[in-house]
Amino acid sequence: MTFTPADKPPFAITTPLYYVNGLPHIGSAYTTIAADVVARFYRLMGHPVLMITGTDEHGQKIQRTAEERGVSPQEHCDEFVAGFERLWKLLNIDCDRFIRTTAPRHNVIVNEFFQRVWERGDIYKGQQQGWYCVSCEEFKEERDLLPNQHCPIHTNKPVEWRDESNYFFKLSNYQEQLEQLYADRPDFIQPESRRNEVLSFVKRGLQDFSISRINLDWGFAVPTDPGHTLYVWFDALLGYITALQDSSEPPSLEKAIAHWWPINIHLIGKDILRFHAVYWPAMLMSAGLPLPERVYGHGFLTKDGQKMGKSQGNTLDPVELVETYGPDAVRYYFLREIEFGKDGDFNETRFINVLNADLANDLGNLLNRTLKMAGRYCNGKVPDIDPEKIAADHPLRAIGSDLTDTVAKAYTHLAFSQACIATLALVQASNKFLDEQAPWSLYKQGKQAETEVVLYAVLESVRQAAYLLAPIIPDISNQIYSQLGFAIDFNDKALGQVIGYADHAAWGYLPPGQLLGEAAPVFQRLELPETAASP
RNA sequence: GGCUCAGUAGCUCAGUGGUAGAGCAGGGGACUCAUAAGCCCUUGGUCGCGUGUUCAAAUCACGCCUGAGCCA
Repeated sequence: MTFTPADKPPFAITTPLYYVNGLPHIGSAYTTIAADVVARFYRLMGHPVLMITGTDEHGQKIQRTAEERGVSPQEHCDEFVAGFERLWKLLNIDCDRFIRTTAPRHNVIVNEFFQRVWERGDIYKGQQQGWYCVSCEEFKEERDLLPNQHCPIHTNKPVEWRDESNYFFKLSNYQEQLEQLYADRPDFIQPESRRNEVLSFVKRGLQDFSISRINLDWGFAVPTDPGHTLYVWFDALLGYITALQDSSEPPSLEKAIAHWWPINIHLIGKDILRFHAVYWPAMLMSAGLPLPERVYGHGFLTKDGQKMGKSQGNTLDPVELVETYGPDAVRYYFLREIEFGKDGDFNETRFINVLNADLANDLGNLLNRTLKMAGRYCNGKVPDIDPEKIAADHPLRAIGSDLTDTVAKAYTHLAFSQACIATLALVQASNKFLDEQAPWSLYKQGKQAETEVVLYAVLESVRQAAYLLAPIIPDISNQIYSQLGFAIDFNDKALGQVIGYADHAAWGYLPPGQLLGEAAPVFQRLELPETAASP
């Protein structure tokens, strides 16, 4: 069975629009890698895919940081945005849209959206009094503060007293509709632990929230009252809509939502869950727009079991990591080793052990040993046998046949580690199978036919594994494919439209008689550094 | 302060009433096609602590300790 693109609905996924107060940290890299992997998998399945990432550039915090650095806010943003773009490139992340909230076209969309909410009667002017933490861009309750008027999260900066007139969004109007939404669509917020958090938060009763600030230049003006500036979150969330429209067209809310809306998955860190799972759907309800399909809040990363943070001097620089180990190693470790949704740890010894075991010893070496034998025993060609003649209960074919659906289910549930484990099980079974069959002995005994059946089964298993892992380790998969004699590029976004998933993912796709490439290690074993922290 | 989740082998985790499991790491062995990889075997745990329920508890109840989180 072959899928045609027409069978496949469009699929849109977003990362958060990262706040450009500094250079990207490992947490942003983690989210973006995951989004890229999901996007790549849906492309393999033949869906038209739009992956969105970008930067959130307004707000007082950026204005002040820029002032401290002696540059204009725009110059500051331009500089740091380049750092994000560079990291995505290093990590082999190829987004379809990179939206910056300072883009003039974004202002047009924000104004249109504001107008809709305004006309609905969900915006009113009120007075906001209280302690404000600029770093959080949030008002704080006095009892939450540390002694000396410091925010408990940002202990190095005092909060500021504000008494100002703000515009408020009538979140309280949407209490019932939101509760109905969570009840009707239990999958709207994932994983379940995050959903429960939102439910208990909403259950206590929702309060209107302020969507504007005064005495702030760096942001969009409130359309109905230019003396006020829109609150950074109100503007940032709308970036997801602006990003949907190709920048060659004049911006329009109507046109922006015409093709890719609603978003299928908003991938976020758990820290911004409330904005995405409560405020955002309420804003969309108010504007009369359909709601996104899923909001997924993944866990946080620690380093050697410790919380990461500049103040603790315990950070993991994503640029340094990827420059040391390469994109596939970094992508694989985080997705294989951490159950997506839960918190996870980075430890260099563990990192090296996992990569060596899975990518070098199991997968890489399997290809290498089999390819060398095929070179010697089969004239450097895929054995010319009919895969259909291999029994359905052949140990490798049996595993491979189940894998197509198992792995697809894992990817669509964002269970990346399960996708890896299931695929590696085929690789491990193949290594065992080789030892049991010992094709090197079969060949010496002159059993050419048996030798060829064994080698075909193993080569095909490696191919299937490389294909199924391609969203995570595209460069390694490319190398494996090239050594198997294919001219296929997993970085080609159109691949899934040319060769359907059902055909390509199935065990038995490897063309008999295909000329094999040169054998070379696809992943070099990593050495444990002397200084690496022990696990 | 209220609530939630977690605490099982050196590491990452599975196991939700019937004599403790996997992968990785460590140790040993046989093989040789291979990236000193793979395969086979193996060391290793009073299952956070305590009390209770039960013929029987990692598993249930209560209390406590530690860590993470949400809320006030």
